[in-house]
Amino acid sequence: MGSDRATPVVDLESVRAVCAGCSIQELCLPYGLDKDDLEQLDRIIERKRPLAAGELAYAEGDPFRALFAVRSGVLKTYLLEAEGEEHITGFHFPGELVGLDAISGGIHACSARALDTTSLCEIPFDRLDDLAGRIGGLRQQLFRLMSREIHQDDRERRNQAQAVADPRLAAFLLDVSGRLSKLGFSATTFRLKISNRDLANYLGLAPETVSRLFRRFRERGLATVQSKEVRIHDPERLRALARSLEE
Amino acid sequence: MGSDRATPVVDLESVRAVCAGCSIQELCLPYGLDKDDLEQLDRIIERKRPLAAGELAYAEGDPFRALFAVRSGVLKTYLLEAEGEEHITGFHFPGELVGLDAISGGIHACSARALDTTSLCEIPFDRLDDLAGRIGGLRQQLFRLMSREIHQDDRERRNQAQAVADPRLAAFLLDVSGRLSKLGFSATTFRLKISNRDLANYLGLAPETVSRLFRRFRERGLATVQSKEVRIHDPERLRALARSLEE
DNA sequence: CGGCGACTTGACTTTCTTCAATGATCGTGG
DNA sequence: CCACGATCATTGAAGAAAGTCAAGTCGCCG
Repeated sequence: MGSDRATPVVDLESVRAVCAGCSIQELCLPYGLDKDDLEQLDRIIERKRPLAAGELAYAEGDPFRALFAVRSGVLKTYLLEAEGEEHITGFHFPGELVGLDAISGGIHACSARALDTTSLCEIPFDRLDDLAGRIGGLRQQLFRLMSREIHQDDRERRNQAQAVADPRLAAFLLDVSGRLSKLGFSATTFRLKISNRDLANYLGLAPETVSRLFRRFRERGLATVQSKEVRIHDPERLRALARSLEE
Repeated sequence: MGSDRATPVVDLESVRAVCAGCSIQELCLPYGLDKDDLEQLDRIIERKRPLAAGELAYAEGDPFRALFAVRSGVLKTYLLEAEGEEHITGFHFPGELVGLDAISGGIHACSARALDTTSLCEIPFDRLDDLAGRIGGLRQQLFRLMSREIHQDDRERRNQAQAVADPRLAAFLLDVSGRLSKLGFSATTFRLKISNRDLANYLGLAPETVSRLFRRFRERGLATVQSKEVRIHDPERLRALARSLEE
């Protein structure tokens, strides 16, 4: 697994990519901006070459200079424990902003690594802040995105606080399903490039437990998860399970 | 336990309270503002009569109009489950902003209840947003506070993901200790107006387990917790325990 | 094709939960 | 001010659940 940083090499093709043509602009920073404002935002955004699976977007401790928007792919963010263990704090899909946790401290509070080929938009924060002062719509969207992050963290905490493991995994699958369907993907069949180990880490379970849970889900006809391919067969019962309303 | 909402009655005495004279302004929104800007912020802030223990600051589903800064006391925020159960998402001490999770949805995503006599500053969000457009320092501090919230949520998730219970409780005590000492209180002896049940709820444990953990902490000379009075005797070993470095 | 890592499966141990009963605390109303 | 009721905290015993350890299987990349 490569530990090398994303190099600032610019892909000439993608330089011309603009928010206006981006399929996820409605879920991202540009939401609600008119043409002029969008152009101003566009000008400060740097689009790098895609990261390969395993590459770092940034590392814990790096000076904070920019936020990153996921354009395609998946990212995991994680804290490093005393013994060098990772502790995964989240998985991030297109339209999501990462690096928000670094604003307050001035250095990145976690590391971000691509789990798949992943394209990012880099948004220098000082310039974004400046724009946010002048463009009310942008400022408000930034507030909304940060607020959404806080709200989702709270909801995820609720799931994690469940003592029993089934609802946690069920809630996770539904969460991902919902996020992906907002992007236009199928809510019932998708590819999840997250290893069993990473998933277990994120959910606070042993990898063996996650494996056993997937088997139970399959036996009960709730969902099939085989080699990263997820098929949700019974969203309703899965939802019930996520709320601990089912045995 | 009163379920009534905080009435908008204004305490004449506290109307004249201003950020400039507030002991926690360095931890709150005013941080870094000069006199003029501070005055502008001051003018939009409404200081209500203190909430009694058990009173609601706002309820899940209420339309979002304002953020609240805790000036004194403690607040708990919680989500309501399907069966009417609370799920506590956080405890909030002076200098902390609550309601941030409501910006994105336009309605409060959780409820906030006072656990003790609690004074709040109410900050109408549309006016705050307006000011944030004109005062760079205010905007940046708001970004910082939201960022800190996101970062702390991530760190709390790390604790919760611990399968074993001791480190979770140890981490919680240290977290509170740190937050209170920043306010000028003792880091080793403090009053924690949080019920055993609420604490267990927050940590995702059974109340009985929390009780047993406190007994073990006492037997091992780590900390004493009796009727809301917390005494941390051995911060170092508690820290080691929080990182699972101690048996 | 070989080897390495990730996933699966089983047996056993540890830990927390649950259930139940007792004891302490707090607020209230007499 | 005290007595009562209710809620909350503590403790014990039994059961359920996930963790750990270990071995075997699968799949992927070199």
